[in-house]
Amino acid sequence: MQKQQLLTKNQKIIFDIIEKSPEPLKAYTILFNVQKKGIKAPLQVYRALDKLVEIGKIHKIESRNAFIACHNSSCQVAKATAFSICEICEKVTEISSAGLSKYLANFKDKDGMKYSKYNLEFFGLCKKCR
Amino acid sequence: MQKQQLLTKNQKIIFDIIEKSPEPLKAYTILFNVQKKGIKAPLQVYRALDKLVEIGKIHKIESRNAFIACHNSSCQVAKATAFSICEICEKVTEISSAGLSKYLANFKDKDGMKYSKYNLEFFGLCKKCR
DNA sequence: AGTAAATTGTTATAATATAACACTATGTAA
DNA sequence: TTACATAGTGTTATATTATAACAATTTACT
Repeated sequence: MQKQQLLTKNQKIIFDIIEKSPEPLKAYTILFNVQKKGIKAPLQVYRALDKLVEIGKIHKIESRNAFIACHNSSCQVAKATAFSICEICEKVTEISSAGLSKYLANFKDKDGMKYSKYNLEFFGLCKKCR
Repeated sequence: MQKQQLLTKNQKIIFDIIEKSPEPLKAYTILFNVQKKGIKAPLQVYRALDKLVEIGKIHKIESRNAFIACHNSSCQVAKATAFSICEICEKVTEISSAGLSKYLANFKDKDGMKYSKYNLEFFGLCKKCR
């Protein structure tokens, strides 16, 4: 929880709005929402996003170009991420399954190669949408 | 192999260039490379790409906004995809592991929910790059 | 031939993301 | 406390990725 203190002004503003959002936010949605706080340009947003992703406070949902706060306390760095995405309502949930992360962290390809990092996105219908 | 016959002119042009490429191609790279064949506008490329993804002839590498031909004969539909990506040379390889696909196809989240579709991207360094 | 569905061609524009440069703040080490 | 390195900021411009809208054409099927 010390990490929060290390955020700079812009990073904190961007992180706060993402953390409060029930759904992943897109960069320009964030921009529009923080213009009243003095953040005027896309780059200011993207730079904060890059940093936040780097330190694992948020994750990028690649298939949606959107950002979500990390809800997995064990995930300090954006190294191993898994999400479920509802194809109707677009609800995104971070999956934290010890079994899954163990399986993937230990996965070796045909050449016996192991990977340090992965991102997994599951698609389907959430409870409400089926 | 019948599927190839079903491709339309544009789809075939786009697919051919992707299939021949040793690396994933971006939409505008494709566009520049097919302009001599009469494809002039981004939409012509994106429409073909959409269709090719839909029928599973190609896959989109979400983290790279690039497209690669499917090299997995069993994967007729773009439902279950896994790739390894080298963070230095950007080499992308489609992973076909029966174990992995079985594990993911059967994965259930905390609510017992199963997912019909997934995309997994592993990151690391390829043999040549380490 | 008639018709529905898919595909195409085209122009314009939206949405996502980075380059480049000058400046400011912060930490740290002499 | 000055010097220096590193990271962050503000700004303008631009690059990259992707879709809207509409008319015309092709295709498969009856």
